[in-house]
Amino acid sequence: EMNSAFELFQVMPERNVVSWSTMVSGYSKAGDMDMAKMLFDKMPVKNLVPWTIMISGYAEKGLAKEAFTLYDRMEKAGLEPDDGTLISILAACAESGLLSLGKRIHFKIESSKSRYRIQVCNALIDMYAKCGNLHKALNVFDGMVERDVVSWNSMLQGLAMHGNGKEALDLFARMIREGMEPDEVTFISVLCSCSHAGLIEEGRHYFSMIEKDYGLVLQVEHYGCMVDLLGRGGHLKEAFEFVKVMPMEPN
RNA sequence: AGCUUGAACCGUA
Repeated sequence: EMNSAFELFQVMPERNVVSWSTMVSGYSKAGDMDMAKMLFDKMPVKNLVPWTIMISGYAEKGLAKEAFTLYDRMEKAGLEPDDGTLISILAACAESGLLSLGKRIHFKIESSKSRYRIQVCNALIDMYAKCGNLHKALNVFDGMVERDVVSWNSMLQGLAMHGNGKEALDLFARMIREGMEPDEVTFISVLCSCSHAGLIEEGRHYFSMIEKDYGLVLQVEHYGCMVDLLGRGGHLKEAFEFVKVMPMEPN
């Protein structure tokens, strides 16, 4: 509803950096980067937030040149990106596969305090994995001194996504060995890995562990993975059984 | 006001 937003923005008695940023963000979300840029250029005071919104917006839409140009300008203006800015840009690069900008952000992180932040490293892992560079993703993962469940999930998903089901399952085993508690998202990657690797019995085994051993809530996604695993493996009857017995509405 | 991980299928030849 950017037309209504714009009308209100124009008539409001005073505007601050938050109201300007809200407009920039709205246009970016609506896919109108030209309007976003126009307001961005016009705003009298800028902090990290509008810079983040613009750069991420360009990156997410695959507008590499515009994203790079603005990022350079931000650095030249002496602004130091915080964790939020780095993560936001990395997530945008991951979404569009903009590896070149992702690498540039990685370079920046290497020489900043943010390199020790788990969330920043997680965003790096996800970016590299989604851009198809599993080696770099593993590099970042292995270099972390501390990891959370998202670190493991991102790495697992990256491996599974690129067909390395066996490696993903090895990583899952290591995750458990190291005492990390898996969550619902973890098992989506685990079941997906079994599916890719054709490991039907293993898949059944992992599925049964979700509730029993980890006390997690089985979700429609887990059932979906099982249907996929069984169906792909030729066990169509059983796949259909899963659809029939799942305790929620099949989607 | 910006903030990391979530399955499959189909569609682009």
